[in-house]
Amino acid sequence: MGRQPCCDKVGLKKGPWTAEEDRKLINFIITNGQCCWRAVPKLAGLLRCGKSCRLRWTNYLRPDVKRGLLSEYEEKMVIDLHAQLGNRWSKIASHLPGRTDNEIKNHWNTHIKKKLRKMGIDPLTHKPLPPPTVEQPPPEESNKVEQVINPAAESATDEVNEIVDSFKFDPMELVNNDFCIDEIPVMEPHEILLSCDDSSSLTPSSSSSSSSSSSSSYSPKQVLDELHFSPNFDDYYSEMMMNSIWSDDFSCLDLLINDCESEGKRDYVTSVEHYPIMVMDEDYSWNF
DNA sequence: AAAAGCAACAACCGCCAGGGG
DNA sequence: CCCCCTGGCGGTTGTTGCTTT
Repeated sequence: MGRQPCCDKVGLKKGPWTAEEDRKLINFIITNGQCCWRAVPKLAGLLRCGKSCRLRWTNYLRPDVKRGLLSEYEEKMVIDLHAQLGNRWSKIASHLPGRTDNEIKNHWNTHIKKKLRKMGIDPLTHKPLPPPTVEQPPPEESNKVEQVINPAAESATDEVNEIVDSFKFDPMELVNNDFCIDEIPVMEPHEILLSCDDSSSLTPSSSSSSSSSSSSSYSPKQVLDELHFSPNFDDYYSEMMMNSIWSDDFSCLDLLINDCESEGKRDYVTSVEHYPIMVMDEDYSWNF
């Protein structure tokens, strides 16, 4: 007896998502929030499996998802976290705000793995790779390789160990900068985004999150100021536009912002006050 | 210029854990 | 306690674009 499919797959579309499908999914989640994923495709008018919708949203469409290559610093973090956690990509991703498990997993498989191997480090164990031998031992013997006494191999191992140590991410580096991965809260969208209501107060989500914040309530403007967003918000926004799905299809944004369906010519405003502030309230429903 | 090979990454698949009935 | 449903996770595949021959 086979397992029941997650949904009725008859007539369901597979493969890359189109801009139109993205728009439908975004619109649905913006208006209804994240609810039962199984129901989402039906309600949003998509011929997709709920699972596929969830994946598309969490890995690609979510507004807080960070696009682009991992920075050197993020890469270091991934390597160190992988050494501690193994292939628990979601756990690793939770330490890297804006990065998804899928993205990290892909990056690991395509970039980091190779990099480590090149450096003579086993990406699985984070230990030095055994020196290449002319004859590969049979599989059942391979576990004993490290026990073989070979002076040349030992010195090579020492050398590699040094490389491993130098490459190893040292959390103390962060501590010295008042920053440590253990202190990174797993950010939820409602913790990142701002309330539309200027009168509402935002309290820092945790005492460890910012030592510079002495006041206990903020207006969105203050928060932006503190984050240094406001002076360059246009730049920030356009960068976001360049790095996100919006750059591929401005019509999506247009639909979301202006709800216009007509004009042949698009007139994109660039000033921040023309953009609606996106907010997510406690129950994760988006509002403009 | 075309074909083959390779790299990157989006998306799919199957399994598992947790919660509710 | 068991069963079912759902969401989440990790491994794998498929597609696309770029580079090399």
